Amino acid sequence: MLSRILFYSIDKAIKRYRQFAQANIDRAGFSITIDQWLVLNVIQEKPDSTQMEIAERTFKDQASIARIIHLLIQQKLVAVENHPTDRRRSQMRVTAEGNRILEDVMPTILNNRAVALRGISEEEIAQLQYLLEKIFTNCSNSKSHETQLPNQDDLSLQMGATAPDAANTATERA
Amino acid sequence: MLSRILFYSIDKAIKRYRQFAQANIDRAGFSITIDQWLVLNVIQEKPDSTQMEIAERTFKDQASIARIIHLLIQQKLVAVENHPTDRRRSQMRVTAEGNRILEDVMPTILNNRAVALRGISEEEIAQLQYLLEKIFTNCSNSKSHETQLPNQDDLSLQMGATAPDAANTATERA
DNA sequence: GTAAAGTATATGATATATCATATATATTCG
DNA sequence: CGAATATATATGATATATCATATACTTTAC
Repeated sequence: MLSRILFYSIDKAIKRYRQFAQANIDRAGFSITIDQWLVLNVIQEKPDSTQMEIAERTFKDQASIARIIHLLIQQKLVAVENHPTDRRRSQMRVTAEGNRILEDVMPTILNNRAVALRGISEEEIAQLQYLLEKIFTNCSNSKSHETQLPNQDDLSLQMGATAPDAANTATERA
Repeated sequence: MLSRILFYSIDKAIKRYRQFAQANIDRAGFSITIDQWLVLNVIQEKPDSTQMEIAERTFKDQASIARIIHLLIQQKLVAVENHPTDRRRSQMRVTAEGNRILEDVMPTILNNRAVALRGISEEEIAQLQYLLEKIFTNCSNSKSHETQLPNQDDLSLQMGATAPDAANTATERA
């Protein structure tokens, strides 16, 4: 059963949370997506960020950021001018309208998080984050494989799976 | 900082896992997405599922399932005939090719999961799932709000947050 | 200073997510 | 039976994710 597989549980939880959070934002009368709000937030904090920097901070990719920024500009939540030192870029600025929506939506966001985490202790949250970080690390700098470590179950704990890069067990196909 | 907010940690971990898992599938020479593989799997298990049932099992929605099935049919991993009892539906069947790819990809999938979870104990996985399930429940059957429960922190544990539906604190806007 | 390399952004193509709705068919109920 | 209701699927519209690549500009190396 899929629900026994951790990654489906993760997927399921984050999907439900996003659905829940977006629905509450919609219901409160805001016409902004969570992702747009998130990017707007980063622009407010560091208006001189490059798209790559925003992408890294938000765990998105540059192409998505480009399109989200485009929408934010359309909605007049962000304004652009010439960048003073780099003509490839634009100098971004959150508009008054943008600042207003950031401020107005914040209580809903905070409330969403609080409701979603109800009954979960600080320690449990820390534990969750620790484990999620470990999964992240395990999936980084690795190409999977090493089908079975020769009997050293938990040794890679601090190493983030930077083990050798043996060939995959799966049959090759086009 | 975003990394301190649990939901970004969840998002980050699952995104990285998906990226990692898909890259390994690609690298092994398969031309199928994880989502397609997942749906194909469900069809194999229960070929008579409706799209809604598949959606529920995979935590996707019916429209996505419809489009994924369309692609699976295009790729000839699934074949359809008339449904014997319900003319709104089609009788699906995983083709030989479909069965082959399911079988061939499985080792890669299992390996992906194993690598991603390296250094994480059974107990920790269970704990993770328990907490994710709690988040899921908290976000279900609830419209957020109840900005602060009047001092009964963990009482809603078994209830899935079905508390009264007070007005949101955020200012109303179009 | 110029060529090469690197960086920033935009965009096409495709896959998925989501919502709303259209269409067809089934089921229920008077 | 026939109308109302429910269900199954498809699809349009939009947002996001991802990869690849094009374009413009900057920096580096010579």
